[in-house]
Amino acid sequence: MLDSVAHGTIVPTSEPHFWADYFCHDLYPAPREPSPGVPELWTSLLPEHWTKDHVCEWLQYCCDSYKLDANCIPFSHFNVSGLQLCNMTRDDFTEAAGLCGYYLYSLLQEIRTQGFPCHTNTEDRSPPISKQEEKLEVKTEVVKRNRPSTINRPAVHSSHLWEFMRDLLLSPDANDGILEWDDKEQGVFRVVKSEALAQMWGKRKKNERMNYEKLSRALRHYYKTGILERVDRRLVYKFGKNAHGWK
DNA sequence: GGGTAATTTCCTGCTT
DNA sequence: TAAGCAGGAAATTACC
Repeated sequence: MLDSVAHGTIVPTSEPHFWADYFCHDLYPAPREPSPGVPELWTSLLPEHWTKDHVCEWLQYCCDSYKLDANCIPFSHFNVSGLQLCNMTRDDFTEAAGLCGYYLYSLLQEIRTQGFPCHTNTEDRSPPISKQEEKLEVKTEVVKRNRPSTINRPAVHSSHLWEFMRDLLLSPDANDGILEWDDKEQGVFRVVKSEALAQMWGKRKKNERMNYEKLSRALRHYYKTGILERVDRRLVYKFGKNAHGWK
């Protein structure tokens, strides 16, 4: 579906320093010269220059800040570079993620044309859609257009471990066989590639020292909060009553 | 600056 | 013997 845009070309019309002029310093830190070996933040780059990881982080940011339901966004469909993302049409977005895709397209265009939004603390940060489009909007449970709780900061780092694993389970393409459902109805899943999972989590948290031993300790903390339940099998976990969005 | 939540790190002991 | 699990304790980090 997205192949049609995967090989397109677009020449960015703005230089990075021009883009940086749009930065809202209340919401985002001022762009810095990247240190050697330190990956640049997606917020400091033109969308056309984003890597696949940047696109993933942007999606996460949109989910957190605009209360989009991550379950409605098939992340595997957005496993593209920023350049490919920018070449996607609104229809591509809508086809990939329904109403969420529709909003994501609007958000991306807002960033491309206006830079990152500079909101005051009291403003509603709803996805940028026109009044006419708004009239066409059907009420849905999918998009909860509340003012985000993380209004003063990017929420790129707010995702939790269990949500990260849940999203992996729900995106088989991105999963790469790392996690598998044992009993999807019951929320029981198995860690197939423990160290790969730890590395992926470590990459997300920018922690190269992450390993499965530490990750599993973090998972065991979820037992007491009801996010996970114990399963008396090695490498097998079960979502608890306080975990949501995995069904 | 203090409180809190969510890890992260380290550890010992046990089980498979 | 290695890998994984269980859980205590303290440290770290980010956010409110």
